Amino acid sequence: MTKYENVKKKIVNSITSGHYQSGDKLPTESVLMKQYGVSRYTIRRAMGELENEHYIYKIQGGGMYVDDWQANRQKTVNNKMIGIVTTHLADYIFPSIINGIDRAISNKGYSVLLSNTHNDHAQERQSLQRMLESNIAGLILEPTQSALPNPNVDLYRQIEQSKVPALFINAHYDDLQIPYIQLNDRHIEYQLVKRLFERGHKSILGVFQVDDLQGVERMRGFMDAYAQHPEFSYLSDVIMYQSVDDMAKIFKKTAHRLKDDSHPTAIVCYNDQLAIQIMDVVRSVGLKIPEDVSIVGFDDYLLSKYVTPSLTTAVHPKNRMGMDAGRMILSMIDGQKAAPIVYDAEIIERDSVATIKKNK
Amino acid sequence: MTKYENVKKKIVNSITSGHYQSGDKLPTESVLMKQYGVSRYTIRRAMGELENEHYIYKIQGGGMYVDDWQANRQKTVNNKMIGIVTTHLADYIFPSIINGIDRAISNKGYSVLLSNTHNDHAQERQSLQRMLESNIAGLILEPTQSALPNPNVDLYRQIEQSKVPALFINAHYDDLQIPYIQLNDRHIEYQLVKRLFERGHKSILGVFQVDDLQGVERMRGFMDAYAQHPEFSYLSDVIMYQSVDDMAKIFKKTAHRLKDDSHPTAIVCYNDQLAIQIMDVVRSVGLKIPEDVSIVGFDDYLLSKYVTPSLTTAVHPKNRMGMDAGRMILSMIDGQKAAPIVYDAEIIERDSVATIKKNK
DNA sequence: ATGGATTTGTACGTATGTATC
DNA sequence: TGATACATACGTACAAATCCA
Repeated sequence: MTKYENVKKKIVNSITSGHYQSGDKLPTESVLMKQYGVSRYTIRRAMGELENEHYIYKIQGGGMYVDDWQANRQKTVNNKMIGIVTTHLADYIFPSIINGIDRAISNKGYSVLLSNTHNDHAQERQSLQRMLESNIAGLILEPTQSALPNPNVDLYRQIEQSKVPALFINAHYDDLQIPYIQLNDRHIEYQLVKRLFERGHKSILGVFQVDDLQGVERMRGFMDAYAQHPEFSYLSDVIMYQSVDDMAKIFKKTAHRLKDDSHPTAIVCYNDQLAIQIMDVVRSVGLKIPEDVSIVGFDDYLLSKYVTPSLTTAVHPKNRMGMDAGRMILSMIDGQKAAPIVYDAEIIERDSVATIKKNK
Repeated sequence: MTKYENVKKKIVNSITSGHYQSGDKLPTESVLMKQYGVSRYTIRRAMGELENEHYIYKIQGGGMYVDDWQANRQKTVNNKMIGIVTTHLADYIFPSIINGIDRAISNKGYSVLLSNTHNDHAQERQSLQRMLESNIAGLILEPTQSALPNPNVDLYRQIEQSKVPALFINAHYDDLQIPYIQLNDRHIEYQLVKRLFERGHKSILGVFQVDDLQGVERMRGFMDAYAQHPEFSYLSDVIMYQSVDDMAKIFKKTAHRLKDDSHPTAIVCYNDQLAIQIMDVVRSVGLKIPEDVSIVGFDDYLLSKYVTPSLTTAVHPKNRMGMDAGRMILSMIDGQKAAPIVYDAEIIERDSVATIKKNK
């Protein structure tokens, strides 16, 4: 420990302990020289560094004063930013989530730094690197193609070990010690499909995006429901796709299934966005919704209430998830531990599901 | 200019000019002393500051070397961020605009730093201050309550004079030398109302939000159309409101107008968001759309196609505006001048407008 | 308002410590 | 191991800004 470091430490202590209050005039250099028994060089070096670190400020001829260090401490360059990395930025359910985050953090003086991955690992890598370079106070992440092996685990590990608090939304990686907020996708989808069984459906087609964990979990829920009806299991049918696939082919495949005489009486879709498109596919092969085919979505997208027929779906608590994420990240910035949150959300029955008559 | 500043400047020059390349070993302190004819103190002071600024790095006993300054220069903290300050963040047309901006800038390595004002001047002040403190490369601004005197002009002036490029979207202040991208609200609204006249409407109610310039301009366009039909001018009627007003009162006022026997045959609304609410008001007094009352909106909101009856409106080129704004701010960062862009957008006729029969 | 005292800023010379080559 | 090169430290001198009688 050098002399100037020693002096510096003692003076920082006097400031942080409150012995010198913000705005107080500090002793002059010559007084400090005597006080610490060192030369002017040593005092000047110590005080110079304290000035750089915004603990004090100096006025030539005037003296040295304690700076507003409590505010300036974190303000090297304003870092009251929460980074958000999502697969999409301004489509579908994401505006509501981001809005929720903003509502939770903006009144505490934080802003949001947004970056989206377009569900692509290369872009996710760029986004994460950019976030790590930016002087952010916290990080809210939605994993990209979360069901596939992630080539960016090295960055996630880096985040995990860094002092920047982070949390996942919508999905999470089990092997990372990062808290998460997400839906109980599996159980919610199970409930959706169970209701279809209760309304007499036996042959149900599932269409799921399987490169993210939500999709995989929802498909599991679909399977779970069938597992309770082993007598119909041979009627279950699933179409799986990935976000990079050409959707036209998926719709073609779906249409082909519907043209069969013994076509499914219901289609369970990965999410509402897909469901709305599938509705067009159903109509394109001359079938009526819900008379011939019932449709179920997931997420309760804004439009789902307005399409005809209005879409039966499960609520994604978008705004609430955003607010919870914002609050959680703030508490983590304050040094608290965060426990995961899992929503068991509500189902909204609308007009896209019909009851199958027994005598049919 | 002090000696150490002088020495510092000359050495920075040798580095930026390429005389010393990144990684090169610099002369020793004693050589520099002779070279510049100054004491060791002066050399050490100069080189110490250059080290802090990441131009060079030192190794005790080893020597001084040129740092990777080209990368580190801009990376004091990563500043590849575009600040966006809008009245709303994730509602209505804003996701599309932000999406457009993101599409334009993300492939150049930029991220978006978002902050919204909730259409409140105090929050606008906070947002602008936060942006000025954050190390951003450019700023995209939507004025808050742009038709009212703005208490934050001081900050806008500061932005105008700073080296950070800025531009306005949706509206602009004439007395600031800041480029803008917006709609020709007045002329577009004029065309909307003109079409109502062409379809036989004579008594048209306008409902406009008048604390932002878009609303004021749209109202002017409404007036312009009536000015061409002086014979009906006594039938024109306008309800004005501000964003802080209690909308329930505005709807009550609107309902009151509709209850009159000689009620207007059409309502022209500030935007689609309002129009969709007004549609409920119309129905609540027992009138049918469009048979009894036609409705016209503005902005072509996502939902406008799906409400029943679907809403006649004018296109707000949201995504295009975002992309243009992104491209413009990037070209300004490159040092180019930017010329304002004004869109003369298209009108979409849907089912919320009826033709008035002549014999009526 | 003015000049002298005080206080910080710049600058030089010297001596010694410590890491590198 | 010795020479080299940066780091720490002290003393001194004068300049420039501020303060106060």
